[in-house]
Amino acid sequence: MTDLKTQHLLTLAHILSKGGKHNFVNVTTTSLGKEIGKSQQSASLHLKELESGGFIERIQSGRKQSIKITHKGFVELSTLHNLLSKLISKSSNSLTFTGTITSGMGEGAYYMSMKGYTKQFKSKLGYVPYPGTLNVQIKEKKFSEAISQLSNYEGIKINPFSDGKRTFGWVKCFKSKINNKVDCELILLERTHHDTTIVEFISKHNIRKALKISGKSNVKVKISILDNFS
Amino acid sequence: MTDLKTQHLLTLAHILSKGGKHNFVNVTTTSLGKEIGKSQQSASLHLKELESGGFIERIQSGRKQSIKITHKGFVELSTLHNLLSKLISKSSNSLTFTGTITSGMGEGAYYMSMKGYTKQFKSKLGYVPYPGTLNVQIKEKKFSEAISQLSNYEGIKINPFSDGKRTFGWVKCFKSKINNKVDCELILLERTHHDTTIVEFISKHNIRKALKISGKSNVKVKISILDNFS
DNA sequence: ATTACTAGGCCACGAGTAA
DNA sequence: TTTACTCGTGGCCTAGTAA
Repeated sequence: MTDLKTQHLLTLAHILSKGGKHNFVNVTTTSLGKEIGKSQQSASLHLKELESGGFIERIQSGRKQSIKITHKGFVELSTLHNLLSKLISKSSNSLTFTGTITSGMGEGAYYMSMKGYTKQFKSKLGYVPYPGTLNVQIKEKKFSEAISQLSNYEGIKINPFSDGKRTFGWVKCFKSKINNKVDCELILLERTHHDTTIVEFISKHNIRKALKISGKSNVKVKISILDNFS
Repeated sequence: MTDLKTQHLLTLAHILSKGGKHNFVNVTTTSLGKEIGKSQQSASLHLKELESGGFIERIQSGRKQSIKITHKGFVELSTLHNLLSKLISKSSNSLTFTGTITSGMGEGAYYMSMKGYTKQFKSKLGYVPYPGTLNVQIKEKKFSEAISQLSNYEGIKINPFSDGKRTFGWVKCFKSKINNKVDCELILLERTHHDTTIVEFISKHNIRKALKISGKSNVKVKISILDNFS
């Protein structure tokens, strides 16, 4: 038996969507072609090859035809579906990298202590952060590149607010763990989400103290990322 | 932005299986080619096109490269997964057809009263069938063709047995409803699963009486089919 | 070892058209 | 109207090869 060609995949899926799992459905090659974004001729060929491959069954009477997916054809779609299910559910939802703690104060440190933010931290993270942020410098390009893609994910969103004079941008928080020991949140600021060679963390505790380190130590960070398709 | 070409689908899925959702992973075009069943050159081209389409991100240092799926690339796979999920879960699991009740006794009628079968009917269907079977003749080819594919599904399996002299084949039962009114089971017999222009039903009740019909009446039958991938 | 260029074969596709 | 043939173009693929 021949294998299902990938170009026939959409066609087969479309027949299923027409209800052709157990019953014969009427499909014209013209309409099918339009629906799969191909020509009538291609649709005709697809059906012919799907039939000879044993993925569909056809009944032709005159110039009309009825089509039904075979068990084999359905199993083929199911197999692909199961493959994707496993890949998507089992793919790690964390990003791990190494970096060095930098001594300089983070840009966000001052802002993160503002009441407009701390109120939200308390309700959304469950704590008011220890004053000041921990900065970690990323040396390897592959890590900073990976982090720059974090902005595509929602994380825990802290909303912008205004103090009457100016507005302060949103903050996205990503649950993290440093050295497998200290819980904290990586923060992405609306203002400065361009440079990702330095990342900033907030925590309930003084992270340096909790880690029992000082100066420019290397740390390993694991970030949890949840998909909530923005 | 360009669309994901279907021939790149497997390649993208494979990168995800390597763990490239959030972290950069090392992949050589040679190994990737082997794994997707294509040449090294094709793998190289796939990566190039996936990159220019914005589905993956690459970091090349010298002759080595690291790859990561972008958010866009992951969404693409998720979208396909969701499409298949909907199709598979929402596709009707029933087969509906029309036919005519035939007066002749079914082939299976005698056998279905044997204790080796009735014991199993009692435990697996919850009842001992009314003696005799109802035969329905299928006139339209598309219906008989559809029914012939039923044998690919498991249904409720009644095991073969022996009375010491000979063995009696398995029977597959499919939960059915006639005229939207009477519950019964379509039976497929191991001996005679070739001719599908006449199908046979068993029921707890006398189906003719329950339907209040006699002679050669037309009936509408709905068969429920469960997938339990044999 | 690696990536990726070029050349050429093959196949998928669509236009035209027959039945 | 329908399906599906033939044929020409374009694109996917592999072999060979450069870097």
